[in-house]
Amino acid sequence: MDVTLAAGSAWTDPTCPVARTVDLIGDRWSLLIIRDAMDGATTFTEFLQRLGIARNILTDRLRKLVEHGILDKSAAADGRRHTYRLTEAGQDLFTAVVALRQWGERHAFAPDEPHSVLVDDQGRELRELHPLGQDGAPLSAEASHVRRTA
Amino acid sequence: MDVTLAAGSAWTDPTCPVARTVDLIGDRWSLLIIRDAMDGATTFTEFLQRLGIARNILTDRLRKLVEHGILDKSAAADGRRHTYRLTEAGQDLFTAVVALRQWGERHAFAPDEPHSVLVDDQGRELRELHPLGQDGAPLSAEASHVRRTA
DNA sequence: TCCAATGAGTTGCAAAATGCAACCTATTCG
DNA sequence: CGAATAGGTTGCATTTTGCAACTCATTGGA
Repeated sequence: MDVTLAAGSAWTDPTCPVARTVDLIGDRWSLLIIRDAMDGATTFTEFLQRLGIARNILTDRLRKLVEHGILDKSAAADGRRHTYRLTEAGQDLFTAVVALRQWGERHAFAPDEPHSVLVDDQGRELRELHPLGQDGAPLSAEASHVRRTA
Repeated sequence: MDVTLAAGSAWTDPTCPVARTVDLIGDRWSLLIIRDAMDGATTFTEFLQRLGIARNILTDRLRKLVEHGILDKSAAADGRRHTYRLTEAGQDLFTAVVALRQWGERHAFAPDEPHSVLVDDQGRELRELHPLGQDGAPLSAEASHVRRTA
């Protein structure tokens, strides 16, 4: 992907991967666009209807996601549509989307409140994601720390 | 946690856990505040200095994170500071932060570009997170789909 | 005791991002 | 040919963000 930002902008924190990711997809819409792309949306109109986003904002976000190598834009076979597809980098955001989804399921819904569920081909729910150390043992935030670069 | 939004606001998508999570922490700063809290920041001034955020924005974000049950605010022992600590729900965001970090490491840095690294107590890097089905087999975005609620 | 420093905000205002509605352009179907 | 579809762009109002200056309470030291 293109590992530079548009002219005039700068990374929030030049060495932190979390900050970079937030710079790229940390706004109200980008991640929801990616979510819908993972769920099969491909055209401008599909995103528009699923998200209820303003047209100009959608135009802007799709352009930036293409620019950052997360989506790929191509002419559709039918000649009058465009097709937006996740690149490899975009598909690789699946893990992050699942992590955010699982947190939401645990903490952002009342116990009796219904929510959509992510399932595999057989309709079975996914396992819960948990960070693991090299030895395979679960690792908490307190048991880890950031090693800054020289 | 408080599973309601402030009066006048509404969920982007009432049944999608991804959308709810993005509603709560999907802005430029909230996730970076949480990242720094996981890395040991506890006071207003610490967050201010680490992030380079405007004071009024930090005030607002800390208030919202407390409101949403992600941070807890208390008076520090020294009497003149406040202490912000991650609640259980806040600590549970560790998985999501790690997922975003690992994506950034893979796709938002040039091969030779240095970045900070998350390590355990022995200085060893974490394993890569990957969504797994109930059977323990890796699951891709294409091999899964969203089941909507009735 | 008083005074400067520290910590945590608040306020006012300018700039940028967002959202809505109307408009435009090309293709295609009947 | 004319209407419908798809994918935008433009103008303008609203909201959010960011910067700098100001406030207020505590507190440690001369």
